[in-house]
Amino acid sequence: MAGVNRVILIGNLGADPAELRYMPSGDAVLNVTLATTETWKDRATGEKRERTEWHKIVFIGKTAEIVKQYLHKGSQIYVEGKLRTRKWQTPEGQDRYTTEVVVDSFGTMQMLGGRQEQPSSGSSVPFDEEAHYQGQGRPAGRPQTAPAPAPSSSAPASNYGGSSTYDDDIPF
Amino acid sequence: MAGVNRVILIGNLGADPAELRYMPSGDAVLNVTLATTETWKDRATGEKRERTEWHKIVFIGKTAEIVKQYLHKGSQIYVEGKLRTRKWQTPEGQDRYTTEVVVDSFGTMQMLGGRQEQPSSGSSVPFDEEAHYQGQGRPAGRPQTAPAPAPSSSAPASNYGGSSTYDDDIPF
Amino acid sequence: MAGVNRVILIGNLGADPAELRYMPSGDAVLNVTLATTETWKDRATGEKRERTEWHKIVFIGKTAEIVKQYLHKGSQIYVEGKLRTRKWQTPEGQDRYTTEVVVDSFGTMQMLGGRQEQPSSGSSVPFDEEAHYQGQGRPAGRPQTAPAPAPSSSAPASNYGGSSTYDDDIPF
Amino acid sequence: MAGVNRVILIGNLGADPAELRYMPSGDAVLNVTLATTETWKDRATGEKRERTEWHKIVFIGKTAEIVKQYLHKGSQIYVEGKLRTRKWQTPEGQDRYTTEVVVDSFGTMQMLGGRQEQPSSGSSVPFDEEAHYQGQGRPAGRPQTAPAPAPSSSAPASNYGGSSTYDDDIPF
DNA sequence: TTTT
DNA sequence: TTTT
Repeated sequence: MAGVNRVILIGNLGADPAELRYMPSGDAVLNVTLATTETWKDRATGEKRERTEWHKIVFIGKTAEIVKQYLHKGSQIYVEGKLRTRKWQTPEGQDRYTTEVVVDSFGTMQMLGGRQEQPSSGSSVPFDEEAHYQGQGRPAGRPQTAPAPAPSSSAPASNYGGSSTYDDDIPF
Repeated sequence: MAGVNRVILIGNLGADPAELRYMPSGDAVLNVTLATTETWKDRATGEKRERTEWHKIVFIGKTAEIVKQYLHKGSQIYVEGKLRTRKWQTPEGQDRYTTEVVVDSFGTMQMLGGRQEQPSSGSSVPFDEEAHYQGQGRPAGRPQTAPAPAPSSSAPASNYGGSSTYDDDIPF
Repeated sequence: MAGVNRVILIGNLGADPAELRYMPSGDAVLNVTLATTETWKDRATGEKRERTEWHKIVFIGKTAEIVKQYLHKGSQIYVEGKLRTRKWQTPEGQDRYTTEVVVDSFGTMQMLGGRQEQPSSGSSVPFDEEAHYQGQGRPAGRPQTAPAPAPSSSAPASNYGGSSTYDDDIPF
Repeated sequence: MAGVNRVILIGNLGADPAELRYMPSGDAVLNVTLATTETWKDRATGEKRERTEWHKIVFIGKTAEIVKQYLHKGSQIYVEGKLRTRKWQTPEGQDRYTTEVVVDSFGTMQMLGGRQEQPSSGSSVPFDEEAHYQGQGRPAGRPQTAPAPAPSSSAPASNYGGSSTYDDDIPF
């Protein structure tokens, strides 16, 4: 019965985030690709070598909005999520499977790199954080690594209902 | 500004859980010791060796109640939490520091071992999980490794919103 | 340049391990499927719900041999590995991608559940763990969760050197 | 018997690394303090709050040398290690306990932040990474996120000898 | 003080 | 003592 499904990645966005999509529940969804590079030295030749792995990341909820707003191609992030393999079909009706790392309210996203990221100019994120959060926030009295104007997100993107004052100020 | 503080342990309880204590906020608090054992073979002698590390775990909120109710000396668990070092004083006024692994609503506890654990007989946990959960739970439509009758707990809905008297009240 | 790619799972084997395969380097390779189940209570209906995720795990090296020898359908394990997406082609020449969790010498496998597992009867693993270990082990004086007679494996000393024909030889 | 003891931190060095020390085995040892900061917004007051946790980190082996050479006060790093509580005595003979995060060859250290770190000027680390690595590195044929010119280190500092053909062909 |  |  016990089950643990956890992924931890540090890498860089392969491209600017695409447009936000929304689930029927109202939660935002955003897909990005993340590159994690490992490097080592070839023992035989002494050469430095590296291998890059590309991951499909799916941000759900508040975090999706933060990613859209603050991150761009090349941004370095820390991500905690879980594995999920989706089955889908080609237009020809063939089954296909895609494995993604889902970062929802049980996951975490942290921006790395120090330098202050700027919100994407011309951001098309017509998102009323205020209202959205109200309905879904974590319960009152819950600490949360909430960064507010700071572009970082820890266990956000979810509802855990709360005091109205909480959500008013914290955009995720 | 980014910060990650995460501890993952699998080990066995060193003793039956003590009594639950409560914070002013109403959140339950429970301390246990957890042993993690690593084994290896001494390369020189070929002998099998092992080393046991003892960890002070502090469960806060719903998880504390589950631990109290279902776990006992020897129970094997998986735990996700964060490090916290508390300063306290001896009766003589000397400073002391104790490092603990805090498992609150952002952490996780999973019972391992398969065999169905029995609730502690004579349990003094007058706790209506259902009602409690309903009132503070994560938002609808969100999966959660909810404990309820099941002796497992993942990011349960608990508060530990904090009064400034936290440390004063809880002499771990 | 920094990169972290880490997966942590606790789940149960979906079937007995298949046969060991070997890379040109001599390293064993073993594929298994692992189910991680998450349970939660539907907030709206109050019903208990669960979702099982199936993961493709690839054990490489010493750990592969231990898994083959000690684990079977239903065995509960803890696994630490990394994500890797492989590209392969159908007989028709179409590209396909499969994401796996690779557990090599940088990963870890721990058996859970307490009850003593028995080596698979009729095990065809003619493997001298002792000798193997001696020759390739980590440096003296270094602890290591050595497997040997003990059915546990943490970053064991294994190779998985390979040839360019890796994918060809190993039809996961 | 299973045991997992793992700590994952992202934070900043509180000070420049002190001098390297060496164990009888020849392994370098280096202690640093690392700050991890979590921020959240106070639900009652709406104020942004933060709490910083200070961790005692002990780097052992190759990683210790890399930290000494490349990191300084304020450097942001990712660290994977394990918890260890040491008992020691005051001059008066009183027992004291200190909990540290040990980052040895089973752990990992990654520099974050992007900006190219400069080796400490006037570095007193007369360390020939190349030669040193050869002598103590992981065994041939094993990939390793080798640091060398690159200021990153993943599970290095250990041997685990292997096939010489490994690195040539398989980049993972 | 656990567990194997 | 870091960082934002």
